[in-house]
Amino acid sequence: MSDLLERLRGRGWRLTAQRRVVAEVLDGDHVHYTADEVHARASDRLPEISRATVYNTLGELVSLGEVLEVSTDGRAKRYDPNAHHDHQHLVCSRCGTIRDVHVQGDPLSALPEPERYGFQVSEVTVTYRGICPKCSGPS
Amino acid sequence: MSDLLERLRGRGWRLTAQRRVVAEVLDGDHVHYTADEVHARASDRLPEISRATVYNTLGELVSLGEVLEVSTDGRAKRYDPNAHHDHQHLVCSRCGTIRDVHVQGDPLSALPEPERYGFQVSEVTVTYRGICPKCSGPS
DNA sequence: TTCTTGACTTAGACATTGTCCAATGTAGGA
DNA sequence: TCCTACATTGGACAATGTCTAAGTCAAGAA
Repeated sequence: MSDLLERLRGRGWRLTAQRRVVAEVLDGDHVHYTADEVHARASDRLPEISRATVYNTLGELVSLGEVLEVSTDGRAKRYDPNAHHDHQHLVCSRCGTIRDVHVQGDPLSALPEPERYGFQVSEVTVTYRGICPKCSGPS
Repeated sequence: MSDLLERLRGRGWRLTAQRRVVAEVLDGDHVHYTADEVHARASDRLPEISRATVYNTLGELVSLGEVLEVSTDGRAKRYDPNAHHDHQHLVCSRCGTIRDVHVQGDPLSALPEPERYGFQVSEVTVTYRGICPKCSGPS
């Protein structure tokens, strides 16, 4: 992840403790945290970090293309540090956990020209939903 | 749409003015409104209708499978009355408009077994993003 | 028709998630 | 070391959604 920090510095980012901590949190477990979860974890290492800074930093990482924003349920957005690999998501409809998955073929090609209605289609996201093994176990 | 109302009554729904109005709004233009837009339009016909009722009614319609909930941007959810036809969505990244589209093949089959990680996958949503003709015109 | 009752609606408080701003702090170059 | 433009802070505010207690009413019963 220090790669990431280097890349960002190369792009004129000022390297602050807060930004470093946010980057480290994202780099830790390969999970998809909400902004507030990132804030909570960042606070463990840097107690005074403010919510605004976490939101700002996440927003910057997204617009720099280093992190993906995933909104699967209309609740809080989640942040996916795996932005450099093409992948889709598998979401547990019960507990909300997200896994990265890889699909066969290019989903974009499944949309025929006449179904594009003049849009310049540039992106496609595929989200699979189901019950994860943990949640389907004997409750 | 009176079909819908009949169906709902068959399922034990009490038929109130508020619910009728919400159903009519959804049945009108084939657009995907947010809850507050539904509320605004419902208020035109029934000024005293409350936000809570609109939210309740939309929630019920969703759990009855009569309407789909679409959350494309992490902002307000939108409601899609076209629940009985299999379709996916095409979203304008600039103005947020949503169109229903039909894809070739079954997107579910693009996810190989080993990529399912023990989930019981039951649903897949595909969202295409791009710029709509209106937004790509000379601004 | 009128009565009864449990389901429905209402208003508004509250919760969650996110944005904005003015004051303050500080990274990194000169 | 000093400057200063950029970053951070805390708190107010906004948007969306949920909950509750009290009042209302649809639809079946008599």
